Order: sequence, then C-alpha cells, then structure tokens
Amino acid sequence: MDNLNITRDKRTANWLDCLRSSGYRLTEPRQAVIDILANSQRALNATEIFDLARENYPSLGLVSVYRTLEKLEELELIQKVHHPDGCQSFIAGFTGHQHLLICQVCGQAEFFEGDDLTPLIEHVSRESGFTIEEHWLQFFGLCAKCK
Amino acid sequence: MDNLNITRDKRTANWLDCLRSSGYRLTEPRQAVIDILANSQRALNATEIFDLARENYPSLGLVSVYRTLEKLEELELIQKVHHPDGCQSFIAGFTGHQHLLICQVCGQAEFFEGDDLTPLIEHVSRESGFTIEEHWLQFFGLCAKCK
DNA sequence: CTCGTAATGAAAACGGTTATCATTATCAAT
DNA sequence: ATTGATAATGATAACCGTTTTCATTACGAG
Ligand SMILES: [Mn+2]
Ligand SMILES: [Mn+2]
Ligand SMILES: [Zn+2]
Ligand SMILES: [Zn+2]
Repeated sequence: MDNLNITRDKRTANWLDCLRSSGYRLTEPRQAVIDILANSQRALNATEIFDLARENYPSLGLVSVYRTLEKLEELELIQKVHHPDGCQSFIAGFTGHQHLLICQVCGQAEFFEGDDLTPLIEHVSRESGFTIEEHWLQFFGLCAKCK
Repeated sequence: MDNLNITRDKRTANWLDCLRSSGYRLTEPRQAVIDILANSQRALNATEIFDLARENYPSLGLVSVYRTLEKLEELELIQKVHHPDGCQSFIAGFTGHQHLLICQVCGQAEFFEGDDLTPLIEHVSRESGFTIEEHWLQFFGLCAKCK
C-alpha cells in the first residue's frame, strides 16, 4: 500500500521532470491531469480525466486536458488505447515494446511481453511479399475481480 | 483478370443475397456502396466510399453510405479496421478468425491466419489472473509494390 | 520583483456522425 | 400489370467530441 503510493509519486515526479526538461512549464492544470493519469489502472478518455481531475482541481478546463494529453503522448509517457467502443483513451506507458491486456468489464489494463511473433511474421512476410515493420497485439478478457 | 471479375461479381451477389434473405430491400444506393466495398483491396471510410460510389451513382447520399455500412457490419460482411490515423474504415471480411496485414503507404490490406497464440495466452493468463477471451493482432508494413 | 511569454479557460468554430422528416421506390399481394 | 403498405432515401438540421481563437493569467529565468 505504502509501496504503491511511493510508486505513484515516483511516476508523477518523473513525468513532471520530463515535462520540465523538455522546456514545458509545470502548471497546476498539468499536474491535475497527471495525478489522475499516472495512477490509473485503466485507460481514460479526455472527459473521464476532466471529471476526475476536477474533483481536486475544479477550475480545470477541458481544453487543458486535451493539451496535456498531446504533450504526454509526444513525450511517450502515455499511449493511445484502441478498444471496440472507442479509440480515444490513454494509459500510462512503459518503455519498450509491450502489449495490453484489458478487462472487458471494468477496463483494468495490464501490460505483458514475451510474445515471439518472429516465426509468424517471417511466414506471413514470405507469403504476402510484404515487409512487416510493426505489429499490434492486444488481449481482451476478464480480470481476476470481474470473473 | 476475367477470373478476378468473376470473384468480384460473386461477392457482390452474395452480399445482395444476404441482405435480401435478412429481409432488407435491394436498392440502388445499397448496390452502389456494395460495388465499391466488395471489390476494394483496402479499407475505406464513409467519405471515400461516398466519393467513389458517386462516380457511378451520382445521386447517392452520404447518409445512405452510413446506413449501408451499419447493415453490412451487422451481417458481418464487413469489419471495422483500426489504424494509427483513423478507426472508422471498413473492409470486406472473410469468415472465421483472421487478422490483417496493412501497407503503411497505399493501405492495401491482406488477411492472414496461422497465428498460434495459445502458449502466450496461457502464459499471460496464468501470470495476470485474467481469463483471456479475445485478441487483436494486426501487422503493418510495406506491400510488394510500395517497398 | 519584473517581465516576456507559455499556458490557461471561455467561447466559438469545426467536422464527422446521427436524427428528423417529407418524399420515393421496393416488393408482396392482388 | 397495379396496388398499397412501408422500408429506404436524400436534404437538412442537430449533435457531440475535438480544435481553434483570443483575452487573461501565471510560470520561471534573470
Ligand atoms: Mn510484440
Ligand atoms: Mn488470432
Ligand atoms: Zn475487470
Ligand atoms: Zn502498398
């Protein structure tokens, strides 16, 4: 629990550092957005972030949420999540190549790695004549709580 | 070439049959949309279909494109394609479990199968406590023509 | 503290999609 | 073929999430 809070604060601090060292100012609206997004277990869209952040910082404007999301995505601190009912939500991203596992009920998301698609990619590549440069892989299911 | 046209006509005819046997009427606007989509090598959005279909059927309304897409998706004749710059395009779907390979330059799409994600799914499942029920897999690259 | 300017929130504009509605066209029943 | 019920259409307006505009605020280097 304590441990979790330390983790949270570290991520928030890291994001703020990252903004500062990229020449951006550390403003209250940005911190309000980051506080929400850096600690969310699931992907959130602009309106959800807006509503949650305003609980602690009621003067926040929706436009600042959009502008902050733009910056965080540009700095690769968050990434867009595609979902059957909406492709405009964001989640804190790790570094490197990872994929998402999403709960269809509560939306809780986890990253996983360990996919070795190399043989499949080579096979499809040969078969199709394509040079394959990127892949999207995403799992959907029920988290431990929801099943 | 001839062979290709026969394939095209068959798919179009099949879609029309499918509409009819589902109780829908066979109208000219619907046929205009189907003519485009049933023969496209790449995913198209509503506006693209509208522009292409109006070349042969100029009185077509954009709203009819949206309504036809709705029906075709419901009948599982087409499927939505998610893409880094837009998630509102559609492509003719095959039956069964297949994945897309998309050219990043011209958009040409091919389906592939043969992915065996079972070991990975089991591993991630054990690790996370999730029950995994669905997966999305999509490859991006350069087609033979574009590389 | 001062000052240049990045960042903000309110409001308006924008653009893709959906809803409304009077008119038309399909097709089953004559 | 003709009819008639109504599904489907296209024009128009409404909708809603996102972006742009702009006067004001507040960050932070000096
Ligand atoms: Mn991977
Ligand atoms: Mn698969
Ligand atoms: Zn859940
Ligand atoms: Zn190509």
